[in-house]
Amino acid sequence: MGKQLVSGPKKQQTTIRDVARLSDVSYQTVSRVINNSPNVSPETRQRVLRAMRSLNYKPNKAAQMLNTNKSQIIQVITLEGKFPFNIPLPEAAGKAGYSAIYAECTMDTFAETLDTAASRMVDGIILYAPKLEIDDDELLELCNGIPLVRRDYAIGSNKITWVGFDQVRATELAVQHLLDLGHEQIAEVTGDLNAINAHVRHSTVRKFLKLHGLEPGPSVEGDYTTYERANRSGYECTVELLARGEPFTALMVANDSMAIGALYALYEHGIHVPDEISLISFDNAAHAQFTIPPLTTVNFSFDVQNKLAFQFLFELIEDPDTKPHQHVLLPELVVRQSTRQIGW
Amino acid sequence: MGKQLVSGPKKQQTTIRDVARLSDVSYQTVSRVINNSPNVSPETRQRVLRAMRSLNYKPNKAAQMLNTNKSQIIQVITLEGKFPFNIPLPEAAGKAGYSAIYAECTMDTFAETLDTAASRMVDGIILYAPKLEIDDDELLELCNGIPLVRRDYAIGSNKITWVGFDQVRATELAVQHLLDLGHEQIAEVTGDLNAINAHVRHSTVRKFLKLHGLEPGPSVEGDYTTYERANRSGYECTVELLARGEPFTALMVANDSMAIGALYALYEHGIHVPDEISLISFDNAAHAQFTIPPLTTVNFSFDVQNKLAFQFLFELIEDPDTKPHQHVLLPELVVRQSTRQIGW
DNA sequence: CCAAAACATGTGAACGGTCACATTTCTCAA
DNA sequence: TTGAGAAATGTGACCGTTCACATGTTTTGG
Repeated sequence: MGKQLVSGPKKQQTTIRDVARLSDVSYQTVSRVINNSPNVSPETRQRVLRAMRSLNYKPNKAAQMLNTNKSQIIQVITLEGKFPFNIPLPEAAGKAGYSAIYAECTMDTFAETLDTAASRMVDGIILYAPKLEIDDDELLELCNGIPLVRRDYAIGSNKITWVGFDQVRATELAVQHLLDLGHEQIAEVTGDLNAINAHVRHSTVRKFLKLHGLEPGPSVEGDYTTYERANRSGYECTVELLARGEPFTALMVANDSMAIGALYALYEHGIHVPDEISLISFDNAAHAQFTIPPLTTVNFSFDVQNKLAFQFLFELIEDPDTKPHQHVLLPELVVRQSTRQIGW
Repeated sequence: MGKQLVSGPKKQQTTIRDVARLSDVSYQTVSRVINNSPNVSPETRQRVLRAMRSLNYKPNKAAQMLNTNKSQIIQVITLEGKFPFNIPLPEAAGKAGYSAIYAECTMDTFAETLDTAASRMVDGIILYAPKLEIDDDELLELCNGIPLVRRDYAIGSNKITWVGFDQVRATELAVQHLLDLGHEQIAEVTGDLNAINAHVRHSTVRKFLKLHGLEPGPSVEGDYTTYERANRSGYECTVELLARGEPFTALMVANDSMAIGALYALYEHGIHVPDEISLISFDNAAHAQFTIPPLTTVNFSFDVQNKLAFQFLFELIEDPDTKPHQHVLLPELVVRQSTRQIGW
C-alpha cells in the first residue's frame, strides 16, 4: 500500500494520566473535563484545568479519533482545477475544533482521494467538481458513507445535497441585457464545455437567442480552471475570435478573469469597449469594478454559497439521515461600463 | 476545553484482523504488507493484498498516528491575511500519503492554531506570516517541537529555516529602473507597513533615493492582505495620492493586484499610463501582462518558493537536527508597457 | 550434513484516549 | 433518622494499529 511508515520520535507525550496524577483524580475525570461533561464538580474541574495548563497538556486527537470515529476534519476537494474563490472553514467550525484538509485532484486520483479521506475518518466532504459526470449512487458509493455536499450546479442529481447558482438564469440575465441594448450578434468565449456550468451557459445562450429569432454568433471554447489559465485563455480565445472575422457587436466571456484577457485582446486590436463592442462576463470578482472599463457582469455570491454548503454539511453530519436537498442561488446582473446601447 | 465530543456511528470497520482472517495470516503480517516491509514472501503479500481489496479495507490513520506519532499531515498557516498565491502540496508528497491542513489565523488565535496543530500531531508547519514580529526562540516554543519552515522574508531570524525573496533587491530593481528612465519624483502606494516585506520595501525606496540625492515622493499606506482588499486599496490609495496634489512622475505600487486599482484610478483622472505617469509594481501575477497597459513589475517565483519551502520542511521532518538555513530568492525585473522614459 | 545466519511469521503489550458500568458521596423529603 | 435518587468519581475493556520480541522455517557455507 503506502510508503514505509517510519515511527516518529518517542518523546514521552504528557497524557491524560499525567494530568490525573497531578490533579489527584482518575483519568476518567480528566477525560470528562476535556469533553465538558456536566458531571464534574467545579472545584475538581478547576484543579484539572490548572494541571493541564501547568503540564502544557494537549489532548491527542489520534486517540480521540480512534474512539469516537470522528476526526473533526472536513475534507474539501476540487476536481480538475482550483477553486475560483475562497473556501474558508466557517469561524464557528474552527472554534469548535474543526480543521479543513484541501485537496486538488484529477479524474484519475478522485477515488484515491476519497479513500484517503475515509482513511483519515474525515467527518464530511465538500466537493467542487463541475466536470464530474457521475451517477449519484456511484458517487455516494465512492464516498464510503461520509456525508457529502456538492458545491456546484449539479443539476439533475437529487440524492445528494448541493448548493449552486442558477446558471440558466445567469445566462438569461446576461443575454437579455445585451438584447435590451440592441445587440443581435453575440459572440462567446466559453469555459471548458465539459464543465457542467460552462456547458449549461453555452447551450442556454443558443436556446435563448433562437427563442428570440436570432442566430448565435461565433464562439470559442476557453479554459478557466485556474486564474492563470483564465487570464491567458481569455486573451487567446478573443484573439482567435477576432481572427475568424465573423462579425459581432457583443462578447460574452465565461468569467471576469477571462474578461481581463479579452479586454486586453480587444484593446490590442484597437477595438474600443464598449463603443465598438460590448463585453459582459460572470462572477463579479473583486477586480471587475477596476478594469478599464469596469465590467458589466453577473454576480454570484460565492460567500453565501460557501456558508450554506458548510451549514448543510454540518446538518448532515449531525443527522446523517437528513433528506438530501438542493439549493439554487439566484445571480444578479451588475451593470457597469463595458456594455452599451448599440449604434452609439 | 473543547466542545462535547459526540461519538460517531459505531459501524464495525473492517480491520487488519478481518484481512488477516481472510488471507489466513496473522494481523502482524497484514501490518507488514501495509507498511511495505521487505520480510514478506511474495505469495503471502499477494494473498493479503487480494483480501484487502475484496474487503475494501482502508488502514485507519488514527490508529497509525497513535503508534507512529506521525500524522502525515502538513499544517499550512497564514497569519493575518490570505496567501497571495497558491500553496499546493507537492505531488510527490500527496502520493506518499501526505495531506495539508490550511488555516488562516490572526495574532490572537495564532497560539491556539499551533496548539491544535500539535493536538493533531501534524508532522510539519509551513508558515506565512509577514506581520509576525516575534523572537525565534519564542516562535519555536509555540511550535511545540514541530518542524517549521517560514515562507517569508524573515530577515534576521537565523534559528528558523525560511525561504523568501530579497525585498531589498526587488525594490532596488524597481527604483533603478525608474531612475534609468529619468524619473525623479517617485510616489508610492505601499502594502501594510507592519508587514515586514512592505516595510522593508518602503524604507529601501527612501534609502535608495537618498543615496542618489533624491527626495522621496508622496506615499500612502495600503492593504494587500487579500485580493479583494488589494484591488480596492490600490484604487483608493491612488485616489488619495492624486488628491494630495504633490507632483510625481512615477508610481510604485506594492503588488499587481493593487496595480489594477491604481491603473483604474489614474484612468479615471484622465492620466495616461505611461505617457504621463509610469507605473511599476511587484509580483508578476498572472494578470500583469493583460492589464491596459501591461505592467512593468518585479517577478517573484512563488512556485519555486513553494517547492523549496516544502522541500526544506520534509528534510527537517526526516532529520529534525538539520541546521536551520535561510534561502533568499532573487527577483527579476520584467519590463512591459506601464513604464516609459520621462519627457516623451 | 549440520550449525549459523537470514528470512518468514506469530504473540502480547503498548499508543492515549473514550465507553460502559461500578462505586462512592451528597442531597433531600418522608 | 433514613432511604432513595442524583451527582461525582473510579475501574476495566476496547478502539485499530505498530512495536519488541519470540518462534518456526529456510538458506548458506564449511
